[in-house]
Amino acid sequence: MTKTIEPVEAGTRESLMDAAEALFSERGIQAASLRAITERAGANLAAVHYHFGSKQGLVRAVFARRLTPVNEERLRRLGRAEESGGNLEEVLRAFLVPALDMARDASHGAFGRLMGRAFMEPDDEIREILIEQFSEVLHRFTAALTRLLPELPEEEVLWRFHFVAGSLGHTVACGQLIERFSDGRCAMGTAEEAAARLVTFLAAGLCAPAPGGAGRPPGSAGH
Amino acid sequence: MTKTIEPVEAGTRESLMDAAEALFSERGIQAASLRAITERAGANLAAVHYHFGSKQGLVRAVFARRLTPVNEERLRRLGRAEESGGNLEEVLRAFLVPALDMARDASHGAFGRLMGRAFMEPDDEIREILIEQFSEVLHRFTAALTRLLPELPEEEVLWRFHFVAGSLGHTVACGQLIERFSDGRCAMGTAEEAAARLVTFLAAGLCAPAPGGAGRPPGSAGH
DNA sequence: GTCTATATAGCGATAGAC
DNA sequence: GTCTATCGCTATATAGAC
Repeated sequence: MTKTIEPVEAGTRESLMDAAEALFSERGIQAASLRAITERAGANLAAVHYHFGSKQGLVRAVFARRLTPVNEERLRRLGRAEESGGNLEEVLRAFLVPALDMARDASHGAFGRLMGRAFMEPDDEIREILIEQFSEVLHRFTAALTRLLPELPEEEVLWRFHFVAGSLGHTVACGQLIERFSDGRCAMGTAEEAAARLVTFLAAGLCAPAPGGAGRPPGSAGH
Repeated sequence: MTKTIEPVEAGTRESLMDAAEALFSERGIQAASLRAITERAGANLAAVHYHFGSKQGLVRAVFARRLTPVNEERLRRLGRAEESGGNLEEVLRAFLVPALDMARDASHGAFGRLMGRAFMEPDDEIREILIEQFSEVLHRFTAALTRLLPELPEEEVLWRFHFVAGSLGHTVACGQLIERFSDGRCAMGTAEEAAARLVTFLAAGLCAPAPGGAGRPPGSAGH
């Protein structure tokens, strides 16, 4: 008769990743114990080792689950922007919006903070995960920026993309910090609002003439 | 007859802070055990509790030792810049250079990474230390920027200062990351080189017209 | 696939001799 | 001010019943 369709059963595996993501972002990866994670997930302590082999395996799974779709979306948007002769703002938006979207999303908000912090993590394994996940995105976007900013030395483009990533990471990871420092006058708002602020700021920075070199009129790169 | 001058005896207290700073930046604060710290310092495990009361006390001392002079130097430079009618670049440099100097310094390099990561630390106590250490600097610099960028809403100035801090933090904390991602084409260079890149990029971003509002010619703010 | 029970190890902190 | 020894706790990981 009716096939046995599980009624959106979360599954221990997913529950463990959800709980780990939340606790990693709240306490830091190292400080989040498997006991706390399995307790929040309503699972048994041993389940982590059954499903992921070790805590490291769980960490890797938590990062991959979110980073893979975000970076795929970035590349998709970049491709679309390039097809339609996109300008600097569009390329920036292709990089920023998928990350800001995820950081805003209620269920993914935790991972937003986690991702922002991940770049600073001392753990070698995590660094390798990030390099693996980001290498194509980095390559494709720096290539696009180099094409849009032909007057800049490539080294300068790489540095500026580094600054772009820093501003994004700080925004995604420290949303509460600016609220605290500004006495509540500043709040994250929607992903689009945050993206608009970032794009304006970062596009102007990217268009600036090279520090030591000959001047170059800003805004000549397609907007 | 020569007076007994101790030959630059480091002292257990200083050695402990040096070792803690190095290990905090290598492994993260939580992951650096007191046993590893005291071993590297050539001191006894119990010495931490004698000199600092607890691991938290040691953490607080490590941050205060570096942050207090850096932030004092920032305020000193800002004061000098304002006396001489300093422009946006000078104010930015007053904020950036003391931190970049410390991050470059061989013996303080470890703390550079540590400070960059500190903003992302989940630990509430560390957040309180930072807020305490940075509140005056933040207040004075945002006031200076608001004066230099009168066309921008104050909220926008705060956001952009947030982006400035993000770029600086990412640069200070992830110097090796850009070397790795750029296949060695980019390196930190001197503090002045890094400051020149950052100032060019950030000044242009700060001068951009407000995202939603009416345009405003960049560069009208004193340079 | 999930459980209990446990092995093994490391942690921060403290007491008390010197 | 520095040491040894140890307490009390938590961590990750695993073995084996169900």
